[in-house]
Amino acid sequence: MNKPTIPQGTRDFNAATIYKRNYILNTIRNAFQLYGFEALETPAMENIDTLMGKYGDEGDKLIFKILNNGLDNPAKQAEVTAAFQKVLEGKTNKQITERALRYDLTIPFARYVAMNYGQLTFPFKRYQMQPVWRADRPQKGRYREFYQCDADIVGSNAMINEVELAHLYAHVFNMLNLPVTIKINNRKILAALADMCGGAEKLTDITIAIDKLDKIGIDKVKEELQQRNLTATQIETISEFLKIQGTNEEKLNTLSNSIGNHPSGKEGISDLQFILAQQTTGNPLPLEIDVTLARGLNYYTGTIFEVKAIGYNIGSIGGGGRYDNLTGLFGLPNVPGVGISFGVDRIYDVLEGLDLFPKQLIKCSTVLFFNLGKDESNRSFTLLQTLRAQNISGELYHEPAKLDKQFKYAEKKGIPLVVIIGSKELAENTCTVKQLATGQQVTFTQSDLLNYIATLESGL
RNA sequence: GAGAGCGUAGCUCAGUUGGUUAGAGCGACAGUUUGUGGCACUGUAGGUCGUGGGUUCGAGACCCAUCGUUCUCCCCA
Repeated sequence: MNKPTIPQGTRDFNAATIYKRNYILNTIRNAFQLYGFEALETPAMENIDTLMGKYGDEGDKLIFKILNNGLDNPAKQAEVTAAFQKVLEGKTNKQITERALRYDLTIPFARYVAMNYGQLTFPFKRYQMQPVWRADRPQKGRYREFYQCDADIVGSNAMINEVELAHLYAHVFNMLNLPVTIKINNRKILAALADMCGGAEKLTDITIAIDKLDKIGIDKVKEELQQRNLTATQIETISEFLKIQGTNEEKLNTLSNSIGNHPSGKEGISDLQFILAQQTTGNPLPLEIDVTLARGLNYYTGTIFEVKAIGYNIGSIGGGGRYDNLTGLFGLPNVPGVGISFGVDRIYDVLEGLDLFPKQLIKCSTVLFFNLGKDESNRSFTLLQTLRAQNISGELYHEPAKLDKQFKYAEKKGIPLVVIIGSKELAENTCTVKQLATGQQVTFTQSDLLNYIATLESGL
């Protein structure tokens, strides 16, 4: 028999990993609740129509489709064969697949809002922390199953929402002691640029090219723009636009000069100004205007966010933005929203890489009772249960064995305290407690055990 | 979707221009030590060399295919 394996890009998580992941998840969840978001969970799978066409052509290819059941039904053989022929031509087909795994949390959320519009109080603020699946080729910081943690506010155009989300980002990364840059931009600015360079249909070409600025440099970007059929004048306009540098304020000034007269550009600039102005005193957010920030997801229309860790290269660890009409895709027009997402798995990699996880996250048994015989272990078990009743975790060694072996077990599992009840202690109604870290050992009556451990535990 | 690297013991790896019986460290288990762990010493177990084919007198090593994995590009969290 072959060794068992797990699907490409998925992982098992052992105890130590889970404690660290929970540290991140708890931090994020607490922040979500602190900022007034309510919880939501949606199914792992959605109807395929809900997902297809929402993430662009690339996205459609990366959606995991679920094969329908009953394809082997002989009565349907002809239809199924015909349907499969269409799949071979590159079209998904409901005869073959009518469900798919969740690709992100935003679209299922929009679907939920559209379905439950009447029951919700607006602005509706929800958070959601669940795994998503993408059929990408795995590599560093990229998995096929990973957690996203989203907070969205729908039913409000107010820019105060962007401010809230920027602070929420800063709050979480501050709690995690993780230095980050929160990059912000506005699609309206990019739209204005596109409009001044040949029209909205150029937007995609322009954003794809300028997004690479810090990777390939201005000359290569110009080349790419040329290949994408932009004229010399247009390329010149773009390269002027890309020259902006300096502080956020300086960037805003430069932007005003280049696209400030364009109505959409003007709006975008004032949106950015609003967010940057709402800083709490003394503790500025790590916000940085980045006009090359575009983000691939099709539905963003206003503010866009992207979070990069400082000092560890792994792509973005968070992203989000404003969308004017997400629920319109599901028949509910005029519900604007804005949201952000945390990439837990990448945040984990960064914290691990920078050694930023707090020590002492690992929770296991506080006490190990040695097993030194039948009567002895019966007494130990009774005492163990009284500790557990007071919320002190512990376990009894599973069988009588040499002390040596039981000590080693405690040590390997990181159990800080052992309680020894052998024939002598049993007869005298005493117990011996040893702290493994210091080797300190005390013997006293069994009725004092609970108190003794309770006072010790706070210092462990 | 395009490209590159790597698959040898549970883990990390060594293995010479192709040459006899494939090694080390760590870990596991046992013992030195049947009421006191970490240290030390001794011993034991554990390998279809990812899989399938090919070249060769001879393949862990060379060739082809395949699977797995890691990384890069694309795109993303």
